[in-house]
Amino acid sequence: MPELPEVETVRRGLEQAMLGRTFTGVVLRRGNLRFPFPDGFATHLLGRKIESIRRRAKYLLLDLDDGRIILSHLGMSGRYTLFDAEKVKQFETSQNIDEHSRFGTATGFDGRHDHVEFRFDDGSVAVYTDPRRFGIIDLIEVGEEQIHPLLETLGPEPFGDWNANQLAKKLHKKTTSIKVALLDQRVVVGVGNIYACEALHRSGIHPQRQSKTLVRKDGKPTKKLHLLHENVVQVLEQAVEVGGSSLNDFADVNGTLGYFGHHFQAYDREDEPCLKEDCGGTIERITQSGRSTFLCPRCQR
DNA sequence: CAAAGTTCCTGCGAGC
DNA sequence: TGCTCGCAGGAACTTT
Repeated sequence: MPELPEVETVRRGLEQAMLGRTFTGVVLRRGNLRFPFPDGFATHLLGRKIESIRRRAKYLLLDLDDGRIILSHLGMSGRYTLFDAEKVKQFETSQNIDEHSRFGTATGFDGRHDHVEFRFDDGSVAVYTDPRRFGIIDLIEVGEEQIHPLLETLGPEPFGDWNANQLAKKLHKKTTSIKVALLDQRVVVGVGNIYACEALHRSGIHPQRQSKTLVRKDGKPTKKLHLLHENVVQVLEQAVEVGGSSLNDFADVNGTLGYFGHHFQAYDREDEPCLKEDCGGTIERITQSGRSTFLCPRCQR
């Protein structure tokens, strides 16, 4: 579910519902996700107000009124579901009370994987659900955002002042394939397996091509690298516009499906025709660093 | 069998 | 020769 466009979609949903809200309760249904929850997590949050909600790479940052920050990552299967006060009431009076979350029927996994409940002063609730538990919910102490180990190694955001020259600088010595380089969050953040495949297909670049062959001897980007930079930005922007991809039913915090899946040109299209004008090739699936890559061997060189 | 992500470990080659 | 460093590739985490 979560590459930059999906995380940004979630950020916008959380912002609408949580901004200015104060925590009145936090329920942890287990001791950890990928990492243990920090000591005193629930206690720290009680009475705190959410002042802003930001995104950095694929991380969500919720700024609290005491300077601390909730840091959250969705991993592979994490999702937030929001319930307004009226919906919460319906669930609390329903027969659906067992050892799991009361919200199970609405979060799609019968409540077994609803690991955290955040309750707010207006009666609304946000539930974090994550079957594979590769996600993260952590608390950053005041002033420690810049030195947080998960954040400090991150490369540039694709939106903003990122350009082909910066990309060339990161790639000019790299012998690894361009597909694997795009997934490296030190090169550029936010790109995952789906959008890496899509950006390379749009650019006509073979995913196994050595990264440094896209940089000229004088360190400047080749034409193809300029194209790749543009297409990475463009594919991410377009996916944000339509609310992310709906692979495996990716839904935003209100349960609305993303639409970008309708726009895939390569990803998950093995043995289907290449959709590039006049290409006539067939999409192929290969494995790189243990992950599936989809490409058209005819128009990607 | 494969899955949208990230970190950590091991092995190898370059360079001192 | 032997050591260190950085990079590249793969395993691991877990459930559906």
